[in-house]
Amino acid sequence: MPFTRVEVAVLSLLEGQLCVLLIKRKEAPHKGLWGLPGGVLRIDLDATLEGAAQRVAQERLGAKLPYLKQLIAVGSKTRDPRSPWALSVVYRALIPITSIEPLPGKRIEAIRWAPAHEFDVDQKLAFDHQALARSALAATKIEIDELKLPVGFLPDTFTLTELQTLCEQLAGRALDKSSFRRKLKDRMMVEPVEGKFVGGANRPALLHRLKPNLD
Amino acid sequence: MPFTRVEVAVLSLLEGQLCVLLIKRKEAPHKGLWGLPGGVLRIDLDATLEGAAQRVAQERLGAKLPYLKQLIAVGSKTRDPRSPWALSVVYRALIPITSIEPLPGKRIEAIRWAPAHEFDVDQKLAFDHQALARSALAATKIEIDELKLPVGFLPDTFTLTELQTLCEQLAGRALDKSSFRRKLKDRMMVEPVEGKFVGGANRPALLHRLKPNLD
DNA sequence: TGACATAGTGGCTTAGTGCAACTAACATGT
DNA sequence: ACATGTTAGTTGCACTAAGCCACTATGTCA
Repeated sequence: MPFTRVEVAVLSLLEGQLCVLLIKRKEAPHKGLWGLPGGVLRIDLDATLEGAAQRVAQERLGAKLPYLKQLIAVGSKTRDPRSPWALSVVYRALIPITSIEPLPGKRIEAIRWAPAHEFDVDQKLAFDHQALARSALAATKIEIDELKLPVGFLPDTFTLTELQTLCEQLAGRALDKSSFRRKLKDRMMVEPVEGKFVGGANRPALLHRLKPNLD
Repeated sequence: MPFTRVEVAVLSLLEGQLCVLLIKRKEAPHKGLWGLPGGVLRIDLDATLEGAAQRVAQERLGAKLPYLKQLIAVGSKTRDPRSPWALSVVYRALIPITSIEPLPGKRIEAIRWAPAHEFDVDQKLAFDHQALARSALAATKIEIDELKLPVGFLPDTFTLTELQTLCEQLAGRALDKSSFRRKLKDRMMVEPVEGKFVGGANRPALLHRLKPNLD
């Protein structure tokens, strides 16, 4: 049976920039290199694959990861020098802007938020984690293009401009305000929270929330 | 390490109907039940996950499966009674209309082509194979809606009507002729083979082929 | 030569999108 | 009080893409 792991690409927004969480490896192989957080599947501890991803995130980062989405499984003889056959199931997580900062845990020397644009150029990450991170970013872009709202990133209430700015970060391009709002309205994806406004020295914005269980 | 398998949902067209290949299990567990063909990942034999799917298909069906696409990995403690932890990586294959008929191989009592509509209603398949087959059909529908041509099904040359009929089978609904052809033309996905026609007692159709490496 | 069947095209309508201009509502400075 | 600046939110318009449907084209066969 193969050496089986789960890896997690954790995405968040820092200062308006979409970033991927990288960890600096404390042990061989690839000691000192940056990579995605991950860990071995423990058949004694984990009930499901997603549960394994949750446990690994808890151990490595001290953080619970809502809205996990499985991206792909990769496996081959040569992926990992520790084993003659290495299989990894890769998950993506979106964590809210206001979320607590993950901290380095087991076997991690440091963590770092790598801006998305770093992955446009080649960099040396551990194993095949460069490709995995890229596919996590690409998958997220596609979801935004399909107007799947980034539920994991959203606070309970938000303004439409905040939502649009968030989607623009994830999609990596500017979106049209009127089109964006038309789509939200037509598909009834959000609803205003009556009488709730926020604003500075200008017109206040009406707060909205997600409509329940509608995609 | 978990008990790791690959499963394959093989799709083909029989008499114009989209079908999924099912095998009748010769051994426990679920002996006598129908399920998807699959087998254990062999780290001594398989170089990659996709290679494992190929090997399993060869052993079970005596057929080579081009155009494999990974759908998902599923795993939990309770999926398979043979093991305290079972992980399966699921692939989908499209095999051409003119392809050779798969034959029952190792540990298979019989094979059967189950029409797609059978999966609309609940039926008793082995393990969670009902859900896996459904997700293979759904993924294929989505690809057609996005006008990803079903390369695995296509002969070298074909008429546009043949292509449309094929897509209609996969999508499960009728498509508009002029829209369909406009899209093919606009995106330059196919090209006519000059001077090649086929036809019966009516206007002959111009044969086309896929344009190379364009999606 | 005309009926018939299938291939292939074009015209109309409607829906969705991007672009840009417009109005609305707030704070602030004079 | 009122002009100004800034952001919120709306509206109109042109363009594109899609579905619907009718039309023309080209073969066989009686």
